[in-house]
This record gives sequence, structure tokens and C-alpha cells, in this order.
Amino acid sequence: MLLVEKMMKTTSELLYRPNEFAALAGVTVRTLHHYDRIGLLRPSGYTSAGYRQYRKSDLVRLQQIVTLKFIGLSLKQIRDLLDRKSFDLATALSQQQEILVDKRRHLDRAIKAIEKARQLKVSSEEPDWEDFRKIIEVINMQNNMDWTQKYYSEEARQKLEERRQTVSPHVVEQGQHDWASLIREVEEAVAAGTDPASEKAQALAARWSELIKAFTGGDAEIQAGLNKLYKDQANWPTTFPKPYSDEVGAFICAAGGKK
Amino acid sequence: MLLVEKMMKTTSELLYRPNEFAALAGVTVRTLHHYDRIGLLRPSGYTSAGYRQYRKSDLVRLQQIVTLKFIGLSLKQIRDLLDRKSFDLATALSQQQEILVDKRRHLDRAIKAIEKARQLKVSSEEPDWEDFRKIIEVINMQNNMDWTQKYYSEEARQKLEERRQTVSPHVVEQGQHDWASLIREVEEAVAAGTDPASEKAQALAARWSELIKAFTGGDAEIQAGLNKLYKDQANWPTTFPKPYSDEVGAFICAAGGKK
DNA sequence: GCTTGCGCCTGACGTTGCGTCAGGCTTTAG
DNA sequence: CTAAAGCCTGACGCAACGTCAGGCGCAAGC
Repeated sequence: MLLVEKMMKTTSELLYRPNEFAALAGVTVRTLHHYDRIGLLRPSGYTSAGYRQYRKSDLVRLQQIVTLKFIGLSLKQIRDLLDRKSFDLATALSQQQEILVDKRRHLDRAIKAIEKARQLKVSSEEPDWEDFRKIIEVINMQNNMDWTQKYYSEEARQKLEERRQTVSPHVVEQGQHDWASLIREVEEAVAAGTDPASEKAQALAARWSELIKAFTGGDAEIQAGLNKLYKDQANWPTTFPKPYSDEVGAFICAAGGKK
Repeated sequence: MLLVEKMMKTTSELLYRPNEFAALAGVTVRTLHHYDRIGLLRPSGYTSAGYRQYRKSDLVRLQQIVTLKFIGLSLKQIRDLLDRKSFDLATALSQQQEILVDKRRHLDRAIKAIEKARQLKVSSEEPDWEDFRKIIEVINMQNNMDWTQKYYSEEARQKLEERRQTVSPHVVEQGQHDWASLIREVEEAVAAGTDPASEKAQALAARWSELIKAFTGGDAEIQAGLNKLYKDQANWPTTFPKPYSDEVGAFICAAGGKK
């Protein structure tokens, strides 16, 4: 026992106490406890009193942990990676990158939604919930595909999914923008009482068809799903999962858009 | 009792059962339970068997909840907002927007870090942890100011903070990029054994000073803090919070960089 | 030798927003 | 009338620690 303690003292220069050690990596002592308990980072040893002792080699590992945490990996993933259990870094990195990009897209949309909502409030003071909700619907329309599950057959949905994966994010962004502006224009046309038979309305309907084609990739099955979607909208209790209003749909229909 | 049940039946067209109701807003029944329990969304009533009953007015509230959740508010915040307890929407929105923008910055940096790490791996196959860590340090250098607390006086830090707020994100991005490339170039110069007195070294040192000046805004106090930082690096246990290596610092010093 | 103060330890509960059983009614479709 | 849905209430689980609470260990000053 005494011998062991003496040995530890002879190498004491290399040992850090929890406080110091944690500070070196910018984490808390509690975090060290946690990592110890879950087996992510075990101290090099314990004193006879149970104090944790760390050394430089532990610091390297801790830094790796912090680094991987920075890019959003879970502690479990980090453990698997560092212990080389069934994982390789390259795969993990590319997967994680995709996940982060997805998250960023969500953030972008949320930020945009707030932006628009704030613009609205400037003019109307009162937070018009209906408008606010619509903004977010439109922004999510093409990206958040949950509502499609109700209308597309499983195969059609898979096709759609494949298409989404082959389409670059930029194009999706573009499409989203196109939809938003087209719907806005149609709404304006409706508000202005434009004749659905007029040239302007025809042009709008043509653009609508174009977008639908671009969206579905010309797949008949998907278009059928869209038709079903639109019919159901008529007795929809609220407008929630509806990407555009009845008026807009009716106008386009009347103007001869294939919808 | 019988009367109450009858009344409910007479208005049964307006009532939704949990399943339907949840589907209308795209949430799960469990979510409704949760919202009920925490008092965020109480059903309009319960049947004698204890079944929850919702109506359209509840749906409006649920949609508001979903909408606010989309922009990242917590359920507690949403409750306070909808119940108009001490909160106003305008403030909440702008605050939330800032938070989201911060998060997006973090994501951007993480994505960039992964990007660079992957580039590294292409060339060296093995994931050089040291390099990987450095990448993230450099990316965070100007943005994640935790380490500055150790070196800057409180006033100097505040100045820095103010400067950061007055500087547009684009400029920060640019500066970050400049630093990264400059440090890389200096590292190459060191590796190539470039003479610190050479013209090339002088040019590098000049650029260095420029960046320091741009970074500190020419503030003497901040520059003093940087000097202190650099001296301490000599006996730093690891390179963790060091934005650049000893060699780079020594080279710039030798080449006459002011720091 | 004794106190003071800082640091260390081990539980153990709190947080956020539900998912996921488990066990037992109720309602509805056939 | 019966079986299949759907509903209910607990209660545990998750991620990554923060935050007590209660109790030692250790070095320094008296």
C-alpha cells in the first residue's frame, strides 16, 4: 500500500486533479463524473481516498471527445468511435454532416418564418395567427412532407422520396421560392377579382402546371395523389395541412390548370 | 347527469376524438395527453368514461402551439404566450430569432469543420486528431470567446464584445477565413524553412499585423491582452486553446510582427 | 493539535418533450 | 354478440449533464 502511494507520488507531476483537468478542456468536474460513469473517459487512477487522477494522455482523449461533441455527435457515438467499435470516422463524419445540413435547413425556415411574421406585425400590430400559420405552411410546403403520407400510396411516396434525394438542395430552395411567389400572385389575382378565363389567369395556371410537373417529375401516380389531396381539402376541417387556400385552388381549377 | 350527456350528444358533430384531432394537427395522441397534463391544451371536456373531447376552437390553439414549436419555443414559453402571462409576442419573436441565428452560426461552423476534416482525411487516410482539433479551434477562434476571459480584463472584453456586435456576420466570416489561410501559409513557410528576415516573411508578418489590427479595432488594451495570451502559451500544458502553434507565433515574432 | 476553507466524493432528483409499454376499460364494426 | 380498435392512467426511458445534499480529505494558519 505504502509502496503504491510512493510510486504515485514519484509521478505526481504528470497527474491532474479533477478541477485542473476539467479546466484544461473547458468542461466541468461534473462532466468528468458523467463520462467516468458512462465509461466514456475513465481516469488513469484513483487515490486511496477515491479522488480521480488524470494525466496528459487522458487529456488527449477528452479533447477528442469535446471535438466530436462540437460537431454534434452523441456521447454514445463518440464512445463507439474512439473505441473503434463498429464505426469508422469517415462514415460518421459524412452522416453527421448531412444531419447538420438538415438541421440548418430547418433553422433557416424558422428564421424566415419569424422574419415574415414580424413584418406582418409591423403593419397590423395584432399577431394574426392565421397568417402566421400560413407563412410557416408555405415555407414548409415542399420540404416537410408529412402530409403527403395521407395522400400518396407507399410506392408513390418512395418515388417522391427518391426524387427529393436526386434533386439538389438549391433546386428545392428555388422551387420553394417559386411556389411561394406563385401562390402569392394567385392570391392577389383572386383578391383583384381577375377573370379565370383571362390571359393573366391562364398564364398563372400554366406556371402552376409547370411547377406541378417539375415537382412530381411528370409522374402520373403522384399527380393522382395531388388530385386526391385537393378534393379532400374541400371538406377539410381547417386549412392546416393545406398548402394553399380554397380560393387559390378554385381559381387555378377554373383557369384550366390541370392542378 | 343524463341531461348533460344528452347535451353533449346534441353537439356531437363538433366534437373530435383524440385520434382524429391529433391527426388534424399532425401530432400524436400521446402529445395531447402531455399537453393536457402540463396544462397547455385542455380538451373541451371528457365523456363519462374519461375520453377526451376536442372541438374546433381547441384545434386553433393546437395549431398555434405547433406553429410556435416550429420556431423553437419551449412549451412553457408557448403557454405563457398563449395565456398572455407576462409575455408579448413581438419580444418573444425577436429574442427567438437571435437564438436561432446563434444556433445556425454554430451549425455552420460545425459543418465547415467536418468539411475540412474530410478534406484532410482524403490525403492522409488516418484521422489526424491533432489537425482535426486545430481546425475547430481556428474556426472558433474569433467567435467562441471563452478563452479570452482568461486573458482580457473585463473592460477590454466588453469592448471586444461591442465590436463583435457592431461587426456584420459577413465580415466576421471573412476575417475567420483570412486567419485560417494566413496561418496555413505561415505554417507552410515554417515548414519550408523560410528565413524570417526574408521578404516573404515580412509580407506575412504585415498581413498578420493587419489582421490583429482589424480584429482588435486598433485597441491597445486588447492588443496587450493578446500579448499576454501569447506569452502564456509557452507553458501551456497542451495546445488546446491555442489558435496557432508555437512555431507560427515564433516565426511571426521573428519576422517583426508586432505580436 | 485544531479549525478553516476549499476540493473531492457519491447518490439522487430535475430538466425537455414526448415514445413506449403494460394493464384494463369502452366503443364500434361486422 | 364478439372481436378489433381506440381510449384511459400510470410509469419508465432517453441525453447530458446541473444542482443540491450530506459527508470526507487535505493543506495552512493559529
